[in-house]
Amino acid sequence: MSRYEPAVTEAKWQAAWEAAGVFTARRDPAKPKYYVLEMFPYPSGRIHMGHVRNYTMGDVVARQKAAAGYSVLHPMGWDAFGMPAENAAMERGGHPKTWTYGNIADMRAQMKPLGLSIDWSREFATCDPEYYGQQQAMFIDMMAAGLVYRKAAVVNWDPVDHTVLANEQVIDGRGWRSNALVERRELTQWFFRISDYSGELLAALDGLTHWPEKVRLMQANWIGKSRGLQFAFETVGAPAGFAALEVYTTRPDTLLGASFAAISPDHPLAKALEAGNPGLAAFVAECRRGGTTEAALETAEKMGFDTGIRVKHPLDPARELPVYIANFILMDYGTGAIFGCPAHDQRDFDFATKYALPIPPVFCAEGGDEAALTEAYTPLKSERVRYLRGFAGAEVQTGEEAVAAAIAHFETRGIGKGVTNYRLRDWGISRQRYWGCPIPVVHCATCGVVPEAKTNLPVKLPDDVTFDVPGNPLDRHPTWRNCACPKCGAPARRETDTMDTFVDSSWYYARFTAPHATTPTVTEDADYWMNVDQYIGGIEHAILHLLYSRFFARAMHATGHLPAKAIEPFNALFTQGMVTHEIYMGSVVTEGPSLKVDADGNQFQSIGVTRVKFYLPEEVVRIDISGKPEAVLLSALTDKNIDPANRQAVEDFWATERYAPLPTVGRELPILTVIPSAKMSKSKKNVVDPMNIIQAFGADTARWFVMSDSPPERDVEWTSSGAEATSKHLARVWRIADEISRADAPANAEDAALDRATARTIADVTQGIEGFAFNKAVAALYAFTNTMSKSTAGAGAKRAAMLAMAQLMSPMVPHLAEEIWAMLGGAGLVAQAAWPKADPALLVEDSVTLPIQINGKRRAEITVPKTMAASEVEKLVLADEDVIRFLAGQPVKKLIVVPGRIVNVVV
RNA sequence: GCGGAUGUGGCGGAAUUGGUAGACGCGCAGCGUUGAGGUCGCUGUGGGGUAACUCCCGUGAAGGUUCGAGUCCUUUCAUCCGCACCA
Repeated sequence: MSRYEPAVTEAKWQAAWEAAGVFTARRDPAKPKYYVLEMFPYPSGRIHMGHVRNYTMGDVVARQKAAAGYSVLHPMGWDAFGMPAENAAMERGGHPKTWTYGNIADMRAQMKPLGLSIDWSREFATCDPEYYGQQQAMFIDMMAAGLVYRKAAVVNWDPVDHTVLANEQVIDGRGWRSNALVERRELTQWFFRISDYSGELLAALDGLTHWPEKVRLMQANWIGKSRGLQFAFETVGAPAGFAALEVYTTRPDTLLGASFAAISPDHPLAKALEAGNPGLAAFVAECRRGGTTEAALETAEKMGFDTGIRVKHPLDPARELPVYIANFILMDYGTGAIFGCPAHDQRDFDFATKYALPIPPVFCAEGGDEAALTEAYTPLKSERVRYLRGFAGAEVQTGEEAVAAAIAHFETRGIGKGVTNYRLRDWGISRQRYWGCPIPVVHCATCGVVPEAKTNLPVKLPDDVTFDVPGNPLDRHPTWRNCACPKCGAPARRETDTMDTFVDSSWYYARFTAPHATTPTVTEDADYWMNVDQYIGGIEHAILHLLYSRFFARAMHATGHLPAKAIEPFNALFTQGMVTHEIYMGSVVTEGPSLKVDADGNQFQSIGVTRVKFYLPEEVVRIDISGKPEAVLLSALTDKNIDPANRQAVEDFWATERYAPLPTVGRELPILTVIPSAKMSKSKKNVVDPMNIIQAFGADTARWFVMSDSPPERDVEWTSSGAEATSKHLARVWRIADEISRADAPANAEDAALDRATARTIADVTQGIEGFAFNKAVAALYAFTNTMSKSTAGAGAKRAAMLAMAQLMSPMVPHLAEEIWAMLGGAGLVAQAAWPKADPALLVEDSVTLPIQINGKRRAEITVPKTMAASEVEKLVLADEDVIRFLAGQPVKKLIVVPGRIVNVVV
């Protein structure tokens, strides 16, 4: 009997698909279209298991939809701009372009053997001038549409390297290379007016019914709509031009609990005061130290500086509040100034405690009384509370009612107004870096800031650059910066900022519909293919990438590059989990056993000192000792001529070495610690290279494994034993098919049962795939394999069942499916066969087994016809022997019959 | 700090969405096949108790709602993701 050989078979079928052009997407007005897209990868150079899982999921969907009669678009490209290419150039020389395109070639070569149903003719990289040139054209259109502007914004400034740092390059407030303390510095930068769309982006979330609820919630919180009061404090002792201090608050009902006002260190008033007050200037400088991230600002120690200025309370002008500069007030939100109500905000409470400010409560629990607070009292806004210092609305009311009443009070008196605010800020796209899309703008002495002429696009990145000096090579390029003003022709200078790489990934889905066009999109293609029917990617993109893409689609529509139906570009979204793996932690001896002296002068025997070292899975031999995971070092076995495949010998080695003394200095300990289930990362060395798996077991094994067990939205643990088991299972399916192809048993009484099981499996697998529960589809196929293996049905029925199984497996393991399909004489390619349909008549069960609970515990069961009336079931239950015995004569209080499900007898 | 999620046997996980907890797989144990090992096939496998049973306990922890809770509510612990210049 022959064997199933993935290496031969997989290459054969990939060639067959290519020859038949099976995956080329075609605009076919006769068919419904289906556009499935996985988030495109950054070309790091190596694919990892997360990629395999992500793309296999998309492939399962794409292949199943193609079989179900859709015209499918399933493209692939590269998110190719970004910092790692520049870092590589800095570290080992060379050019970011060479590095990037080399990586793309490597990764494409690793992806092809997976047998994905991708239309490779549509491939592009965002660093192709043909792509970013079209992006520049859209930027110019967006400028014309008023969606782009410039303003000052803060960046992380490295004062030693004189460069702008990314947030990830700031470690504990210091630059990653220079180790200098980072400063927040203002630069004039380019922005997209995404905040003009805040309300719409929020409201439209309701229509995204096929998006995960959690993603919609995260986006809604990110956009952060709030209703509040804006009013001005009258200042006392402020410099000229600051007679009033505008503040915004979402809790105007707590205004009588205000004990101070505070402004951001970046507030114009703070800047005005800096010049004449060295102490204040030093404090503001202190506030500007450290990174720009919200997490850094929020977790920093809360600090304030009394400006000496006072403001008059708007409801009681006799009362004056001190004005502080406080490091936790954000200039970007509201007006950059607040009033503090320490009784009902923990941050304000801490601040008031620190600076000995009063903490008057505004309200207390509904039935409570005024009492001193030991922490801020912050009930939900929907909760009813009793106002001790209210000024609008009833004494007892909810926070929401009180806020509305307070706003109305201010508006009636004309001293403030209700304002809807959003947390969402405009999208800063300027990057002071080389490896990105140049912003197509020219600075002219007479014309000012002018967009480049479209005929001069693309504004290409110059190739002759070096990365030996920190900073932006474009900025110091001798000739690239000099150009002619597109308006007046006079000598001018190019903008040297490049675009945030999020811009690149905000429209690639649209470009795939016409990837080689000389305009950003082509109307007919966008009309046919948009929207993306199923988008698949990681949850880490839940906010930024997806929100920017939603904005960009709207901007593209506003500038005529997408139809109105595409302003929400992703009809359905699926967020998949990570692939995790055990970590193997070992030790290297750095110091041998010796006599030592402790702090009290006593001698003691040290057993030696070791340093932790992590090992790759392929450096390790993994065993289970009475169910517990253990591992030994492969090199330690080979040193002693122990065969790693001989389990007993490995176990003996483990048992003897386990308590052995430390080896000599510089050697590694042969026994390793196994840490279960951690995110794959290079530093922990727990990365599994998909290429090794494909070489050892074939692509189908890798594909089947990442689809089985874990629900796709959850993390999956990669285990070598699981991969082996998968490989064995696929070989078993092939063996069963092989036997069936040579069987000749006549039709018999078992055929009907197998037909029913086949129908059941078709229904379960189809439902599993369509509902993104690939693990359940796989489980149904496992169960069906057992059924097939045990069935004594005739050869005809078995052959039909196996052909259906090949089709049902084909989205997950397309190569094996083709092989079985061909072996059993299926017509054409399984990749082009119509998806099987279950005969509904075979799915109907005519009887059902009902469990019987007595007081909620299962005590018996009865089997009844499915259509039996509840009253009939009740009679049968009460007559059941087991039920009678359990009831032991007690009266039945209640009898609950859930048709088709369960019966509960309550006594 | 803020926002979002997750937690079920030795392990990955299932549970028709409030209705028999542990499907399916790994691992482990026994039997068979094989010259041995592996492969392959069959059977068993949450914990505890019992001569036996239709017994008791059990879904991170603690409370609650319900005839009935892994599923809903409250509190709490742990882990993961995001926080606007990583992609």
